Amino acid sequence: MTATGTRAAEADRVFAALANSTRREVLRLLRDGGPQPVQALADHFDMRRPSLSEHLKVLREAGLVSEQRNGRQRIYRLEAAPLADVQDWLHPYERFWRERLTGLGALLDRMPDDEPA
Amino acid sequence: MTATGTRAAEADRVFAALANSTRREVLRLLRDGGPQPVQALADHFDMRRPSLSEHLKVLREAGLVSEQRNGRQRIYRLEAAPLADVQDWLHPYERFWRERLTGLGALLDRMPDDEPA
DNA sequence: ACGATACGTAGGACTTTCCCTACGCGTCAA
DNA sequence: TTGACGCGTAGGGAAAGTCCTACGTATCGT
Repeated sequence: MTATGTRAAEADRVFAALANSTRREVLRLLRDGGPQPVQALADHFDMRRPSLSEHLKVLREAGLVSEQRNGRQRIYRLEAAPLADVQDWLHPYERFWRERLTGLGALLDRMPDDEPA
Repeated sequence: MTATGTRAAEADRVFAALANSTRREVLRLLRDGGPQPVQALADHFDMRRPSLSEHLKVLREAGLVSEQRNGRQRIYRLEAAPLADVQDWLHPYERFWRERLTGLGALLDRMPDDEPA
């Protein structure tokens, strides 16, 4: 847990940060290319650099990247901990797509006999 | 893949749908309580029913729930396929939190010697 | 056929997101 | 010290998100 806000608010931030293809692409670049300064990242996008800076801020506040200052550069690094949290969040849903694959769960799912009032 | 839009736009919709605690709670209710009509879901929230209807629309357009009409009710059901897609999206990042746990990857990660220009 | 029930949609108010241009601050090279 | 470089922030405008209160539509019981 970080210092900021409730658990739900933090999940909000992480999912919202991921809900943008530019930001997901930044994560991929950091994953495949290692830690990089802003300019190197910005080269991949058809967007002004200040706009990318704002995307980086969103990623920072979600805990998905960290920055390390190096002279006049800021080296951004992928921080995967929130992604591990996402995976944990997914676990209770796993059986739903596993069942679906076997076909049995899908059938049972179509015939619910334990609905709430 | 659904019929609508590009791959990235679809990921946008799924992550954006998940970036709201009300909608995540709806998914949890459908997961733990099985398919349910709108009113049963709405009882759990401090929110007017039309607002919840809009949340359900967001979930529907992300493919995370489906509806089945039953008389004047609409039974909502969890659809986990987009969540399986999320898990697939996460896979290439897994090594980052596994490495972190061993400590070795973390150290190597702090000493990047293959940075791009 | 009538009213009640279950739900969606329309339209409005407010907030947030996402892009831009302009500018400020620290760092490096000469 | 001066100018260029690397980057963040301020402020603005268009669009989208999130809640609300009406209201419309289909279905059920009587």
